[in-house]
Amino acid sequence: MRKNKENYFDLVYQVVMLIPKGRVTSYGAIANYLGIKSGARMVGYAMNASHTMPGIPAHRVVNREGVLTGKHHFSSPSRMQELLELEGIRVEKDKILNFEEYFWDPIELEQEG
DNA sequence: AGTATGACGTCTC
DNA sequence: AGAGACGCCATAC
Repeated sequence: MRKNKENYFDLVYQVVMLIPKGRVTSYGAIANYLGIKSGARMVGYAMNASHTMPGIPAHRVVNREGVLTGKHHFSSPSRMQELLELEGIRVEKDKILNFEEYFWDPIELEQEG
């Protein structure tokens, strides 16, 4: 609320909040959807600031490998994994099993897939 | 005001 | 095919 920086962060929030329950996506997918292929870093960084907005399921966002890279940024290092498991997603060693199966891409919104 | 770094991903050697 | 460097934009010091 300090600034209306809806340049990037808010954009990411909009997409992340649209992630269906029981599904996950990657930073690159969001970045790609926003039009910035190389901005995956910013997507992850935006999540860091996600605490500025409520309802941001950052636990549904993982890297392209399906690894919970940002789990350490949660209230607890295992918090992220637990949240995913609560949605039916199995995680092992901070890595999502059947990642491609749970993988969700914002582009599907336009593809109406 | 400038430098360094970050929850990533792709290109290049 | 494996390893290293770069790019993206913003925050922090």
